[in-house]
Amino acid sequence: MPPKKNRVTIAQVAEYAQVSTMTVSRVVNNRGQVSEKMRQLVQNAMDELGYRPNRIARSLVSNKTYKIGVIVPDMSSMFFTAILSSIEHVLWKHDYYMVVSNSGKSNRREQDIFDVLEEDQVDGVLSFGSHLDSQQLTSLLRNQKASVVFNSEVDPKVAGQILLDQAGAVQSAVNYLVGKGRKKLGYVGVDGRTYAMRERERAFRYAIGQFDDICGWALDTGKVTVKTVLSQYVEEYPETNGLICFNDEVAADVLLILSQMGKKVPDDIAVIGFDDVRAAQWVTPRLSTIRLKKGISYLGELAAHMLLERIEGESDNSPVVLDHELVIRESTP
Amino acid sequence: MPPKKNRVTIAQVAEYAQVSTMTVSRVVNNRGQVSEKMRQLVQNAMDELGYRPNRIARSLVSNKTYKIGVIVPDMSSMFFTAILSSIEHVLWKHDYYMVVSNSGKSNRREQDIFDVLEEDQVDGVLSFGSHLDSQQLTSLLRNQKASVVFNSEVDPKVAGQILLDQAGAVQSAVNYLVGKGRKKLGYVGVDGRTYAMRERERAFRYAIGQFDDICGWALDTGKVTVKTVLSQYVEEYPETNGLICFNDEVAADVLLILSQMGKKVPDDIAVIGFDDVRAAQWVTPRLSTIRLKKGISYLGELAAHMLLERIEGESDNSPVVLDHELVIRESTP
DNA sequence: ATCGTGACTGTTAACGCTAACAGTCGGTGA
DNA sequence: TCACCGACTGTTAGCGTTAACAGTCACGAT
Repeated sequence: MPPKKNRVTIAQVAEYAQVSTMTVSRVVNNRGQVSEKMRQLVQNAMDELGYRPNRIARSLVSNKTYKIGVIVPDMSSMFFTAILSSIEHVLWKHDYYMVVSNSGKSNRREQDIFDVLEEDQVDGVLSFGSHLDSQQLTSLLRNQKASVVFNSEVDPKVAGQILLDQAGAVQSAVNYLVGKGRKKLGYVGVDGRTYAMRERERAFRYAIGQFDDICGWALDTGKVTVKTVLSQYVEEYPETNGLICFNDEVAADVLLILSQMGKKVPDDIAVIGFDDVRAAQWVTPRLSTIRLKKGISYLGELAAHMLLERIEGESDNSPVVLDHELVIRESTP
Repeated sequence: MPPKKNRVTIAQVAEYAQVSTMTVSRVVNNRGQVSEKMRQLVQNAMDELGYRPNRIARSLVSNKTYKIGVIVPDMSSMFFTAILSSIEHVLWKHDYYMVVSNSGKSNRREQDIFDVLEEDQVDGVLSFGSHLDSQQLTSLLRNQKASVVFNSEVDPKVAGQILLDQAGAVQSAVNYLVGKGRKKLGYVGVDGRTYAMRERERAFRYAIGQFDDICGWALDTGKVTVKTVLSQYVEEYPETNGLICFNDEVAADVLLILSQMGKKVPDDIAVIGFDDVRAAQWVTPRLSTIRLKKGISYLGELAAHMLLERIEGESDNSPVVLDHELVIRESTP
């Protein structure tokens, strides 16, 4: 077989086998009436020539790409990679595949991604942790054939919606710490403005406002490193004895920094994370954290299934709210 | 604007603006001669109708998809996600995008992925840690327009190649431990058969063979959990005082298990990981590890750039070997 | 013998876009 | 005055595939 550059087309197979292109197409797709003899003949020709169907051409005709766009704020975060893995798993089983894009911290970038996905004629979009406001997001999603969003406000008629009760989750973490007598709390956020980021911080401020003997501060790392800001705050509020972190990865960094500052966890300061990624158990002390009751993978699978259903046309408009639970480990005795 | 389902085509824009489709095409692509007046007219029509080019159709004509297939064994591994992020970053800047697939542990699956990528007419493939043997991989890559592989043996005429000197890396880890007087070593592998997995284990066996007062064992977790196998081995070889792990994530699990078994790291057993992912610094004690001298992101960027060059037609056939270095932290005093 | 039927195979047009070529038209130089 | 040129716009065909329809043919029923 020569090292051919150009790919084999149906027309070439048809010519080689002395049949019509349509017959070849029928064999390829195993659809319509084809005699066994013909099937063999064509099959041989295809094997001989090494034919592979061209999905681009197929998509042009069928207006289906079997391609899903997935947008995450940061695909090196363990939370999202766990989700991506489970999505990929579900999609593969249904003969779909996914295109992953990082929206990073920029909402300009996120809008561009939506445009590109639209141009690519993806059959659907899965958006996790959008930076865009409800209105922008809704209008971008309206241009997509189908979509499901996680942790974003959006018109429920336009997209499937999966939510986590951020306020409740944060509240339960605060309650737990307060119940253990820790009343000088801090919140460590990250740079970025997704719904989850905004909500968790807001919820924290609200939660501590519920008690009158509690003080707290919330910190957003902005452009500088967690390290700089955190040490500054901890020095400014030396009485701080409990921290809630935006997620486990931030919490892991926080533990590292606290240990470098000579603060003992949990004796001096208790730390709670979010998500229960694998790393929550790698750190010392093992991290208390807020997790999805059914696990992270379940979220990915749910999102994928919801999207596939919407692509098939069955759209149930009601948002799904996922239950959370607080997992207590050594970082909060 | 009505909630139109069907997308706007060039033909519709042309009709609306009372010009030929070709003129619209020229405006869209900003190519060829178009008078300023015409451009305005068409631009307005496009804005009015909300036109977005259809990349599928465009690809069919141009035989370019601006799409890259990326295959990794496990996209929830921190090593690969760091790579994926940096690849995505480079590709985005060049107006390409990527399709990520998990080959998992199966080489059947990996072959299927290659087939699908071919059908999708991707402009190139990036393969990380293939399970396939040199011959299979070479022949699959031959069908792709362009490709770059990391840590695989492959005919260098067919694909760009990036390698890490596995043997040298493992050797330096063993040497270090031996130099510290640790002579009862073990290797903790994982289930799976990529080139890196095979080579690291082989290199370990070879390295301990270099010394005659060293004993060692190598363990492959196979279908069961690291926990089961590891504890078994550690009990069988209680004198073991140094472990080299396939990667940092395995090492993190190992640390957890050892601590549950009451073994002290590093006093009883030293542990060395691989890759220097962020988590290497999250664990306690912080993990000594073998890292790419230029960092993980550099690998991703390099791979992406090499592939883009090959797509442009410039193919430099020589493999690139990346330097490594041993980072010593508290897990190996 | 004739017709109908069902099983198979072929033909045509279209998906949305662009390369390549074919006009058209106002101006320019001989 | 007229061929010619360059700037612009239009026409045609084709990328690889499939939907929809149009044959063809053998065979059994009439």
